[in-house]
Amino acid sequence: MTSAPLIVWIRRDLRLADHAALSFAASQGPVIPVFIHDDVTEGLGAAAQWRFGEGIARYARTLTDHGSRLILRRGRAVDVLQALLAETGACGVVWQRAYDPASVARDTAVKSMLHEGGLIGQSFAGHLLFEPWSVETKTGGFYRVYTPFWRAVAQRSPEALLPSPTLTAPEQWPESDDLGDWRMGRALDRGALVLERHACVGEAAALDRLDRFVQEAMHGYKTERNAPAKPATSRLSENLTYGEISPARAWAAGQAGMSTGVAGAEHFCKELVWRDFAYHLMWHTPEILTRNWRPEWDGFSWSEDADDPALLRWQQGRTGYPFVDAALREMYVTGTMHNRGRMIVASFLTKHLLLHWRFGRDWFADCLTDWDPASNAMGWQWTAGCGPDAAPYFRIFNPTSQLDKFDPGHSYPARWIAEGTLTPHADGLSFFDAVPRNWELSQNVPYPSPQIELAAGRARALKAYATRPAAVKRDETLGTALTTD
DNA sequence: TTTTGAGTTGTTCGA
DNA sequence: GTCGAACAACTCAAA
Repeated sequence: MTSAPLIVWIRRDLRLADHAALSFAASQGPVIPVFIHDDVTEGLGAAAQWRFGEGIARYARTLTDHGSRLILRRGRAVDVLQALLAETGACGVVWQRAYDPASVARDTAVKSMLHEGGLIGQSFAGHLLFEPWSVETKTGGFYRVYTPFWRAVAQRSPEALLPSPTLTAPEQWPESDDLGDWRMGRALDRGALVLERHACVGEAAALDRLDRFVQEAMHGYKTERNAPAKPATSRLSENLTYGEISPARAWAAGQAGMSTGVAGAEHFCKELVWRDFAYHLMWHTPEILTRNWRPEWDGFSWSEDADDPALLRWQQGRTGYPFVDAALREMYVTGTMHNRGRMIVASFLTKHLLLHWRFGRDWFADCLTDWDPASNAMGWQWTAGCGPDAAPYFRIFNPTSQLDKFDPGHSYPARWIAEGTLTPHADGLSFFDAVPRNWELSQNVPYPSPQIELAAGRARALKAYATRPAAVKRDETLGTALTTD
């Protein structure tokens, strides 16, 4: 007689290796892996939701290849799990932790339900290198500045990597939804046909990607990662987002590089720690997702007019500045954007155009396949100036000089901007296949002249930032605003 | 409690 | 072309 099965609730952890919850469950007896399409996944942006669906499909095939299955259900997680427990006689549910406020609230309710029923309800670490609450300053607080955070974790080691477990099937499988019925790509329209050419889906592909990076690019990572036209970055954010590879696995590769003297290895580890830092901030200050992390910015005059034509032009990659437009089109076509592009388009939106960072945050959330709540919010607030480790207000990226500095051959815009050339790149042309028809864009619509003159935009931003309203402190207990002295 | 040193990612101007 | 200074003042972390 076999023991009762254990449900492994799969979320952003579409892997077999280094999966603590799966390994634990496999050690106990039969395993029922379950994915639930709930309001958290329903709320994802178009590209992210599509990419999640691709990842789920691949993961389901992988589980099948390993003698298991992925059971798909839709609805409120607590309801779905209760139903599954009743159907299967499972002895409980285990999962890998999430850290965003909506997921935390959901998971807390699930855990209560399980414990009240005398069932196993246990969460495991694995989405981050280090748990957000485990990194503390000397006085017991959380870190607000990256470098001290880095120093605090640089000498630590994540838990040892776990091998892929051997999964035992239950005596009987519960019913599963059909993934196609969920239509997770429905909001993408034509975009999915373009995006799928650039996606790198699944655990095996993620491990290949890491290996290739270690072999070919890690040594030059420190400087080359700034060049948007070079294949110098790991591109692992897409896979880390869906847990197709664990950050600990990437960290181990970086540490191995450091121990063998690979230049660039330490910077790779530092970038992984930036991801952890974003989660650290989101855990301790979840309001970073929705409002100015520094409340004294609440009075700043970013435009919140969603109908501002300047916003649409920015979204369409038609600002007239090749670096800005190339980056925005790269995102529309591939679902990712080079890190330097992210900084430049964000600086352009919040400073040259003086549009609210929330517009940028939301556009990235809709277009990125590697979208991550913590990194996205931190990045936008950092650029806008209202976030942690904020840039000095006078740091305004010049998209023209940045292009000359980091892409002297201008091959990045040459790849992504097809207008006005007799030899357009296929990727640049594919942008017109991906965009909504009502944008009425094609290679034959002339490339626009600059949306705003750079010097004038810079001067306007400097003035607005220098004369921003007097600092105002939020006071949560009194519900009033107190002017600081 | 006070002090000290430091803080991802830039640009422009003038010598 | 190259280089240093100026662009502010403040917050954070640790001693």
